[in-house]
Amino acid sequence: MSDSVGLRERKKAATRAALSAAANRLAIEHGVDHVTVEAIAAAADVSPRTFHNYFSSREEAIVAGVVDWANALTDKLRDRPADEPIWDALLAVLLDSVDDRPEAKARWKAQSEMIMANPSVVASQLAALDGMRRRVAEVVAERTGTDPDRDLYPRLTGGSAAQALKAALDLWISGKTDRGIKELIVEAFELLRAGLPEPSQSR
Amino acid sequence: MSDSVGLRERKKAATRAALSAAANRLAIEHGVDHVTVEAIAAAADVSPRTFHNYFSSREEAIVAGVVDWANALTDKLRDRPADEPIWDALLAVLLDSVDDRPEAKARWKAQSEMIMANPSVVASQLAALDGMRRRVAEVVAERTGTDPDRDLYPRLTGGSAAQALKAALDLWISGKTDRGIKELIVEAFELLRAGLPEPSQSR
DNA sequence: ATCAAATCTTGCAGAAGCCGAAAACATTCG
DNA sequence: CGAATGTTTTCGGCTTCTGCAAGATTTGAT
Repeated sequence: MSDSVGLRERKKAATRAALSAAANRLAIEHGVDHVTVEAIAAAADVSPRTFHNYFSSREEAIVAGVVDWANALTDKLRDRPADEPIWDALLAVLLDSVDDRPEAKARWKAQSEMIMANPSVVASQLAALDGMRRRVAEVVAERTGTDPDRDLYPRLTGGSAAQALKAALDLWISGKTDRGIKELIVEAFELLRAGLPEPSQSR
Repeated sequence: MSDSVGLRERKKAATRAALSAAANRLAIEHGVDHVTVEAIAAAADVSPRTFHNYFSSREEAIVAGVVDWANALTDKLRDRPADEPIWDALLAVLLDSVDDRPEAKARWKAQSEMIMANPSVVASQLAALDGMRRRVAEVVAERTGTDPDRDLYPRLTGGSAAQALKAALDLWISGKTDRGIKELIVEAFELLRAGLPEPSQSR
């Protein structure tokens, strides 16, 4: 049936989604500094106090979409065949998760500009990326038989993959390249897997 | 003479240092949530309003020491001989900058626990690390003849080096290993330079 | 040494964030 | 239905952060 998860849970999820969507949209439209919790709550039709039952800060609500995206990504990573080489699995999941259409690029760009304009939102976005790093490290540890608490390998693999994604996205969004996002991610992964060799300075 | 940099500048630097030291110390002693701007300002003998002339948030003051440390690190990187391979320069600077004595470890540990207990301070610390990443990327670009705005290479190298430092420090502080911090950093760099090969699962 | 300009500190006032407690409301399940 | 449980709201209070203007300090020129 449709209510395998009960009305209550569905309403909570809906409220949370409405709040984060409103926060993100209003921040992009008017700038982070001109959006109050009161306005976000009003847009989602709840009281300001309810906003703080879901998110402990404005920043958290604004980047909630990114967090959800990253969580979905690690879930997909868990679904990959266990015998697939870890880097292949990581690359496949990333390529599958990014949207390379021009509209998506425009959305990312608008969101990115909004985020960059406010240091505390930048910090929250980095926290979201670090959450992804940690979750990826856990999956990497599971799949490679390493220990996320005692080995450097899963930590570094998660961290490097996160940095690869960030580097590729930042460059793509900046408009300083003609290459597509998927192409950039592939290149970033190739660089990592090659051990980031120093380019020969032909000067 | 001693006043090659004017009384005014020296006083400002002293006030800034006193504020960040007080913020850090009080946060470790009483927990971030129990330290008010008022208390920090009182400990540094200035008014609360003056605190906000130096730092735009409590978190910023608490992690200011880390930011300064990271800035010193990139300055040292610039001082390395230009023909030294970039990874050698990075490793040398990191090993030179970390303090591996037991007292230092205890300090790092106390500070780390304080930071972890508060999400917004965690976010600020990650922002500091990202600042280091960006600065390292700039130096890497200078030294390798690449473009920090158009090439993935410096972005990834800076990001990976930052993650290597973070992974090594986190593991060291966690107490889950007997190895020293310098040893861990060396190992992290070796893993990166080898392209993070998947460990063979001998299970 | 004195004065004027530049800079820094401070107090004040106000907008907004954040959180605890308790009342009001909604849903679940017996 | 009705009790138990979970969610939203109202309210009060404290803290953060910022703009502004007045007062204090430093600087550099005369």
